[in-house]
Amino acid sequence: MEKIVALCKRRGFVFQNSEIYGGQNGFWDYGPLGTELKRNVRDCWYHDMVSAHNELVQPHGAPASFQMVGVETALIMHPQVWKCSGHYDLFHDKMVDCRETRSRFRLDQVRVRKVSFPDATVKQDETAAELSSVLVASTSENFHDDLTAEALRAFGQKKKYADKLQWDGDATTLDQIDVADYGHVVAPGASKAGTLTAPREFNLMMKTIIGALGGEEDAAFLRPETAQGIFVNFKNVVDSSRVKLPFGICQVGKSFRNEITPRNFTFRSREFEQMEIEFFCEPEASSGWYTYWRDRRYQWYLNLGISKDRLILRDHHADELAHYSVGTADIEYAFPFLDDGEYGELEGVAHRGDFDLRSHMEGKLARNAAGELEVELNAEGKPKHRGSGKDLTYFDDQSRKRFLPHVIEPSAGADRATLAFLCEAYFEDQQPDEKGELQERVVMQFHPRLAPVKAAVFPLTKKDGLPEKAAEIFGSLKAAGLSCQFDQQGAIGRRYRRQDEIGTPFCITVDVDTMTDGCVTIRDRDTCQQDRIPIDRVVAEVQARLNG
RNA sequence: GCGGGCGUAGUUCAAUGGUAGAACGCCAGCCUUCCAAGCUGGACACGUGGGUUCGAUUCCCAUCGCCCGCUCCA
Repeated sequence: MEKIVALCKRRGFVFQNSEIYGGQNGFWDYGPLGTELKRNVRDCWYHDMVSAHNELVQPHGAPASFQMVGVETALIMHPQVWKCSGHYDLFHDKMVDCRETRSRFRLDQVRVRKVSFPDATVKQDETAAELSSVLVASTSENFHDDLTAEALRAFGQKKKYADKLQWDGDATTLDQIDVADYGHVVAPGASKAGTLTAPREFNLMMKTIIGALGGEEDAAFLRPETAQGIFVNFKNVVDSSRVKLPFGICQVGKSFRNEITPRNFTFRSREFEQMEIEFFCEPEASSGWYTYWRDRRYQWYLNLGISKDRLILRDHHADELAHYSVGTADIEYAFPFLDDGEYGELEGVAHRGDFDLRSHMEGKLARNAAGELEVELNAEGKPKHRGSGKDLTYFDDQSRKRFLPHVIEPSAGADRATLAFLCEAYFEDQQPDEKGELQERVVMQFHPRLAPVKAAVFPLTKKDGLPEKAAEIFGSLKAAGLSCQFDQQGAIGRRYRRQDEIGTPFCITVDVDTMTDGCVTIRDRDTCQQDRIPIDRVVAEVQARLNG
C-alpha cells in the first residue's frame, strides 16, 4: 500500500489536500492523472448504467426492460429532507465516554436499570462514596442477561447469587437519565460508578449557514448522501420525462460526512463522491430487481479489470441491516491495507422498500414493536418530523393501480472504486534491459477504458525529422479525442518505463525506418510486444486495441 | 475521539546546538542507441507555531499530518 500511495503522489494521481499548509485530515485532491482516472471511472459508470442503456431491450438476467435517466441535484437541501430521511436523528448522536474503560457509547444504545444488592456497595469514582444502589448499564443485544452480569460484577458477587439482586423499575436507555444522576451509573465493564462523561454531540453531518447574516436558525447541512436528491425529485421526474415503471434515476456527485476516523488513504474521506441509482419498481417485482442489480453491479467491477479473487459479494445478515432496509448486499474489495480475509466496501446494493418515498410523504418512519414501519411520534403524539404531505404514489395506467414504488439502491463510491482500480492495477514484474539482464519494472495495468493516458508517441531520436513525424501522429491521436502524451526526453527504454508506471496501454515509436517504410511500432504495456503498423492506421489500431 | 510510534529534497536514507549530504527521480545540454544503468551542468528538504539559547533541523511545549491499536463507520 505504501508503494501505491508513493506512486500516486510521485506521478500525480492523488495528493494530500492543502498539503503546503500541513494537510487536512480526511480530504484528498486528485492530480492530473488521478483526475483523468476518476473521470474515466465516473464516465464508465454513467455510460454503462445510463447513456448506453437500451430501454427497448430486456437485458440478460433482468425481470423486464426498463428506463434509466439522470439527475444532478444540489449539495444543500431543505433541512426537513434530512429529518425525514432519518439522517438528522442518526447524525446527531449524543455520545458519552467512559473514563475508566476508555470506550464510547451512543446514549440511546446504552440500556440501564436500577439495582441494589443486600449488604453490598459500589464505590463511586472521584468521591469514593459507597453506593448501595446503582444504575448498571449494557450495550448488549441480550441486555437482560448482560445487565444481570454487570450488576453482579459491580457488587462483586458470584453468579449463583443472581436471584438476590433487587431490581428497581424497568430497564431504560441512558438518554432518559438525567445527567445529574450519571454519578450512579456503572458503565459497561467499569469497576466504579460515575465514570461516564457528560453527553457530547457528534455531528456527523457537515453544517453550514445559509445567507450572509445567517444565524443558527439558518443552519443547513451538506448532503451526507446523493440519494435524497433523487427521492425528493421522484415526482418531478415522473411528471416531466414520460418514464414508466420500472425505471432508475441516477446521480453522480459529492457527499460529506464528519467521519470520526478518516483513514486508509482515500478509502474513508470526509468529502467523497457517490454514484447512485435509485431503481423504482412494483413492490411485487422488487426482490427480482434486487438480485438483478446486485449481480449486475458486481459484474461491472469484474468487467473493468477487478480480479474475482479480490472482489466479493456479501449479503448482510438480518441484524446488520440498516433501519430502512429489507435486504442489502455489499460489493467488497480486498484492499491491500486490510488484513488477509478482510474486505472494504465499494458499493452497497440495498432493497429499501418504500421507506424513502413514504418518509417524504408521511414523515420520519420508525419500526414499531411489531417490526413494522410507522410514522415516529413525539411526546405530544404528533409526527416527530413531518413529511412533505405531497402524494408521491405512482399510477400505473396499464393495471389501473396506484401504489408507492419500492426501491433498489445500488450506491457506489467513486473514490473507493478509483482506489480499488489503482490497487488492482499495481504490478511489479521483471523485464530485460538493453544488456538482457532482468530489471524490476512497475506497471499500472489499468483496464484500457480506465487508463488516464491511452497512448504515448516517441521519436526514437531527436534528429532526421523523427520528432516532426512523431508530432504529426500525436496530433492525429489528439484529434481523435484520445488522451495521449508526447515524449522525446531521454533513452527510449526510460520513456517506456515512465508510461508503464502511469499505465499507458500503448506506446508508438517513430524510428529511422519510418521515413522510408511509413510504418511505426506499437508497443503493448503488459507484454512489451511490438508490432509494426502503417502510420495511417495508427489511430484506428489504437482505438481497436482500446476496445479490446 | 483515546493510547503508542513517527515527521530531513519528489522518493529512499544520512549527518549535526553554528554553512544539511548522497543515491534514484526530475530539468537542460551532449550522445543517438527500441526497453530506466554514458557524459556535463542545474533546481529542489529540516511539517507549522512558540519556548530555552548568543545561535535550534537538533532540546522542550503546542499544533498539524502520517502509521499502528482501540473506538466509530446510519
